[in-house]
Parts: sequence; C-alpha cells; structure tokens
Amino acid sequence: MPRRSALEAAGTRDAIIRRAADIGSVEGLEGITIGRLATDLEMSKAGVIGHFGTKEELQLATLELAAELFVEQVWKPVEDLRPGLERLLGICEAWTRYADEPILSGGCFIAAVSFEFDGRAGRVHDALKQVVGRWRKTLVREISVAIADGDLPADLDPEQAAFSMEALAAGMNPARQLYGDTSAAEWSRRAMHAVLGVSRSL
Amino acid sequence: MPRRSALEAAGTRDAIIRRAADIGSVEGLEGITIGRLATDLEMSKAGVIGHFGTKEELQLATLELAAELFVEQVWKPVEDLRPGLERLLGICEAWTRYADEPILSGGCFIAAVSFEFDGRAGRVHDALKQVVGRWRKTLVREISVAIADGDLPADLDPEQAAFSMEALAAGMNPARQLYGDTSAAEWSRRAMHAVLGVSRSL
DNA sequence: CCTACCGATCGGTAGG
DNA sequence: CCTACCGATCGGTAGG
Repeated sequence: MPRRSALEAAGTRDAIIRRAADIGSVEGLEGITIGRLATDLEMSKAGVIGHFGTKEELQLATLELAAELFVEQVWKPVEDLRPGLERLLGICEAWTRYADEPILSGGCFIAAVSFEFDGRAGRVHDALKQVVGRWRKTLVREISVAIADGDLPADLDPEQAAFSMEALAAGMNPARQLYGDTSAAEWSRRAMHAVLGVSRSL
Repeated sequence: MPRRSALEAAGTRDAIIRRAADIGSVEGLEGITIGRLATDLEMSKAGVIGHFGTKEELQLATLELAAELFVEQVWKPVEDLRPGLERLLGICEAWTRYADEPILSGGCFIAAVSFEFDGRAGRVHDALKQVVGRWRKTLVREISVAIADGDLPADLDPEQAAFSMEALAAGMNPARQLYGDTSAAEWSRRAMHAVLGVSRSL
C-alpha cells in the first residue's frame, strides 16, 4: 500500500470537511449536502460520502473540525496568560476577534449550529453539547480562579457569568450578518468586560 | 360565494402556519417541508401549498405569525407600563418568561431563525431583519427615555445595551435546550438587570 | 380542497 | 476514487 495514496486520501477528507464547515457556517449542518460538496470539490458523490459512510458521520467530522478551529483561535492564544482574570480578558479579546474576522463565511460555526441543533435529538446534538460544555467548563474554571484571587467579586456566580459571556459572544453572529452592525465586536467585548467588572477599558 | 368557505380557508391557512411555526422553532425555517405539513394536517401537498404559492411565501407567513406571537407575549404585557426604566424591567420579565415557558416546541422562533438566516440572502433574511430591527429600535428608544429620566447613566450607549439584552435573551434557547440549564431564564434576567444597572433585584 | 403527476435532488449502494 | 443506479422526498403544477 503506497504511502502517498493514504496521504492524499487524508488530504481529500480534510478538504471535504473544510468545505463542509464553510457551507455549514452559513447554511447550517443540515444545509450541507453530499451533492453540493461533490460539485464544489469536483468529485463524485460516492467519492465524498465514501470517506464518512453516512451524512451524520460527515456532520460529526465537520463539527470536530469547527471545534478545533475554535480552540486554535480562542483558546490557544491565551494559554500562556496567567489563569484567572488576565486569561479571561485575553479570551474576550480572542473571542471577539475570532467573531469579527471570521475564517468561515458564516461567522462562528459553533454558535450557528448551537441554535440549529439545540432542539433536536441525536448524535450531532450530543456531540455539540459536549463541545460547548467543555468550553463552558473552562470559562467557569477561569472565573472561579479570578474570584479566588480576589479579582472578581465573591458573590459573582461563575455559571451565570459564563452563560452571559457565551450569549454575548454568540450574539455577534446575527448582529454582524443580519443587521450589519459593524460595532458588534466592540459591543460584545465591552459587555463581556462589564460582566467581569472591568468598566472602561478603552 | 358562501361566507363559510372563506372562513374555513382562513382557518386552514392559520392552522398551516401555526404548525409551520412549531416545526420551524425546532428544525428551522428550512426544516419546514410541504409534505410534512400535509401529513401532520392530514391534507394533500397541493392543499397546503395552494394557500401560499411558493415555499418562500409560506416561510414569510410563518415568520409573520412568529413575530405576532412575540409582540403578544413580550410587548403587549408592558405597553401600559411607564416608558423608560419601568417598562424595560417589565420587558426583562416578559421576555425571560416567554423564553422559559415557550409556546412553540423549540423555544424562541425569532432567535432560532435569526441564527439560521443571518448569513443568507433573500426575502426571508430581509423580512427577518425588519422584524428584529423594529424590536431593537423599540429597545433603544426605551433605554434612551430611561437615560433622559436619569434612571440610567448618561454615558450608557443605548445601541450597545440593546445588543446586550437581545444577545442575553437569545442565549436562553441553547442554554435550555442544548445544555438543559434550568436556571437559564434567571441567569438571563439577572444579566439583563445588570445591563440596566439593577444589581440585586431578588 | 383533491388526484395525479413532473423534474430535480436527496442520501446512499453495488461493483469495479 | 469512479460510473451507474436505487427508492424516497423535495417544491411545485395541471386539471378538476
């Protein structure tokens, strides 16, 4: 079995899910169709679906890629910052930048799919719940550290603050793309800062 | 032309868009199919689409119904309250109640569809933009009144505060349905209160 | 409102 | 990775 063909196959699979992520960020995970991917990538439908078996597996693989992109863009830039408030402020920066200069056509894939699949049952719903649950747990941990450090008020509820930050970040999607609010990222960043008790940072 | 048949037709049309709104709140406006509506309502597909002509018209009619439900549930309960802060606090109450005790299976239809259609082009996108734009304008106006009354700080940006409230309200959808957060409404209400400078109301 | 039908596209398979 | 094909469903129309 020649090495090159396996490499090429991995490359093709990667190309498929990257294209799927881009489509999904605009049209949703249900908006992805095998036929469209085949046309876009100049392949046969069988060649596309052969890498995954079923459309659901393709959706799960696409979600996985989107989660990796999110971690790379929002989490990786702050991992060297000190845990607690300093890292949280870095997250605000990275998160709003990620939403304001999107790498996928439809903005934040995770936000779009969260609203698409929240009310459905199935494996995609469950995988999404895990992905976002992990991220929220991270936020809660950092907020708790900041409270323990005395950098945030002791009566702040970490779960509630994490909810607020997440909602304010997700809100950038429709603000930018539906109403065309060019200030969405700044609004979101300031609102997140307010949650963290940082009143006027600019 | 007998009166009854026109009334019945109106009733049928209404039944179709009510069912469509319920499906749409879960599966999105693209998740609505004429065949499924026909099955659910025990009609023929031709009988369903005959009331609208095209699927896009059906989607627009469904959006219109959802907008009416929103106004009825969130705006009407507060219209007798004094403009400004008092009315804004009433909106927080009505909005979180509307999201926490949803009349449609998938929670807030407007929030779901905002995230579904934000990145698309077309008449549904445009109609949605109008609906939500009208609501945001209302919020901005009430916030401005509260500032003029001296009930909110003069340096508060009404646009930004409206964005925050909207994002925090929309965030209840995935919080409730994806993670199963039963406290989502309370988190959202408290966060909205914080935006309005009301720190501890319970 | 119905039956009967249209072409297009859906996800997916067989066989190579 | 391909061609060739499957049954099901899509939105929609004709005619009544």
